[in-house]
Amino acid sequence: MPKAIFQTIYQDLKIKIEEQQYPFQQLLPSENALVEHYHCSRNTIRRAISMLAEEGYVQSMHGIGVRVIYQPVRQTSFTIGGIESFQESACRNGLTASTRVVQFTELVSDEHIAEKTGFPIGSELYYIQRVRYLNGKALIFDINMFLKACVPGLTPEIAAHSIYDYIENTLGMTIVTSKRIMTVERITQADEKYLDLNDFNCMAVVSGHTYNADGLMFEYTQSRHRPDFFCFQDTATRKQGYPK
Amino acid sequence: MPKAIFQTIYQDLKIKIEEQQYPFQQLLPSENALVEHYHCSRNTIRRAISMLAEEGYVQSMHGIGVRVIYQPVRQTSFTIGGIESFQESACRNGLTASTRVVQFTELVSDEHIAEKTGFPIGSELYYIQRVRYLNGKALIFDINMFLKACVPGLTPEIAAHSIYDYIENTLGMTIVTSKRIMTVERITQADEKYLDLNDFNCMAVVSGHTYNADGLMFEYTQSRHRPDFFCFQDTATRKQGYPK
DNA sequence: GCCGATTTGTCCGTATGTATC
DNA sequence: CGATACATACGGACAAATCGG
Repeated sequence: MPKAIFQTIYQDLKIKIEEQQYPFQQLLPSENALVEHYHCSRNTIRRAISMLAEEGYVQSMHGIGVRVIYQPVRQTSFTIGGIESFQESACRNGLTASTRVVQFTELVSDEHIAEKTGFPIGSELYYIQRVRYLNGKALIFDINMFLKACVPGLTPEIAAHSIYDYIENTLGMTIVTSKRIMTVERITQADEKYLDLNDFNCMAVVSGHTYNADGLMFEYTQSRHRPDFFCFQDTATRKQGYPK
Repeated sequence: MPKAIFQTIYQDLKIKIEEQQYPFQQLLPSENALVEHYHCSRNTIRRAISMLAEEGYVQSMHGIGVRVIYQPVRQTSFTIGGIESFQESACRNGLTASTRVVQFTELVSDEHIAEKTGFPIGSELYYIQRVRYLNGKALIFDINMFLKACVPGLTPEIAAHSIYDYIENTLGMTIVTSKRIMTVERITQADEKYLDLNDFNCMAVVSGHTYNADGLMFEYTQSRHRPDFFCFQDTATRKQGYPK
């Protein structure tokens, strides 16, 4: 699949910023200069730049130029960013990962589950519990619920490998939007049973609702991390249009 | 200040979605229909829609339409979203807020501080510690460092009210980008001293670097929350351009 | 303080491609 | 196949902010 022009430019600029060909605090070449360089329209350049701005790589300044504000981050623990699978995260963090499936059942959503997950009452679901190992230590406890109708043929073997890989590459379904909530919760019996804990009495918990390309919420996930191996990154930009 | 057209349309659509004039799972009117309704170009409509998509309000589907995936969230604890001040957050969460300044000093960045905050060694800084009360309970401990050159004339009185208000409305400086990292850390002596704690032995910690309109990092913040009153929201969209 | 050059911000109209039905 | 709807891209116009002379 040939990539779109704005994607190519975006990734090219991104790499140049990460390699510090455009160093921290410097200005990018002007939009018109980039138009000449990439032989495209100004809108296309602006689209690539706005993507970089959203990720906290650059910041546009009216009448001045576009300043690089990217600085490499030292990764000390398991860092979470955009939508990615456990395998992808582990790889990006330079860790060896493995997974053990401790429960794999089917159930039907009742009132209690519907309240918690957002699945309509009566939905048929896969219910999966998995322990995630990083460099040999049991650090993360994952609870997943999938709409059975959306992820047919799921097996414990697939769950042990990568469900996202199965969804995207075997089923051909596209994952688009994920709404997540980060909280800190008390340790549960399951945490104690399955994880290598220390003396923390709480866990970092990421709960998420995932939507596919049809706009259907097909997954609810709760990911429970040991606190000292958890890090969640975010870049926010101040919205325009707050008229005083 | 007159708002831009795309801002007006964005907010109009946003309100209609929140009021469920465009209900969950329904399609928005087609882009061409919206063009007629708002009397503007398709580009402008698309810009407004893409902003809504970033916030997890809608999801575009090629050849089909734009589906509403917004659902109101029940706010159970102190929820953090985009860039906003403590006052703004408290107001949005429907809580009465107050602040006590427990330390207000000046210091010069040394190697240790520079490593932790990213301020260059030798920078003159304001160092502020504040306790945040929500509905009368001491729940959040904030540590701020500001570049003195960027925020001249800061006083404990201002710190007790709203530093962001001072920065934006008195100094006229614009806050643009904020890079944040969420972790869970052990309780410190300061936490025990100043906060109403329960038996948790850890805190939810949000560390952030804030950039102004000149692309200058002028603030480092560490905000320590009691775990049971903390909630961090995020919406992620799967990036295009992962060619297999 | 003014003017002009540069740079980013907003908006439009149009054309073409691709996916769905 | 055609109609509809979103996706990408171009080129142009004007506004607004900045900076140097």
